[in-house]
Amino acid sequence: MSKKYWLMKSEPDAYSWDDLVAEGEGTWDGVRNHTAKINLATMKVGDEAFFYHSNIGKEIVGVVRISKAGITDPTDPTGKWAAVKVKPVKKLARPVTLKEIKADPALAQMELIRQSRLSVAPVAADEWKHILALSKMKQV
DNA sequence: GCCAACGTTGGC
DNA sequence: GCCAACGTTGGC
Repeated sequence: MSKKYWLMKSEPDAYSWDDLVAEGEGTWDGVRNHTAKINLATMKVGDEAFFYHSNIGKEIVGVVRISKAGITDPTDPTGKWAAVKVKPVKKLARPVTLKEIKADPALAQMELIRQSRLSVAPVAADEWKHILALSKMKQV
């Protein structure tokens, strides 16, 4: 199966890109939403995801790689919720903001836009490439 | 099983 | 700080 792309949200107050880099590897846990859980459970080792800062910044700051998939959320006593482990791959040359994504017709169908409250969302391959390209361009 | 009330998340 | 969107809960 080919590699899939995702977008994972975190409030930088709680867990930021810099926190993940400092740790080297982080467990993506605490998700208590069924749609997000299904997405987490679908992830495979080697899949890549954008790290998005919600609330503060509202921008994609970096790329992470799934280093361990299909684990049970260690913070969940019932064992029903899913989690994955991620490792930082690279920080974007510059963050791509929500504002830019919304302003770009090629990204208007992103799950991030369509369902803004979903904390773990799929990203289409062409959307992924488009955002990486944006991050290499000067902000307009 | 339906639906209104309520709580939470996240953008503005 | 406010409000919209959406998920969950609880009464019937």
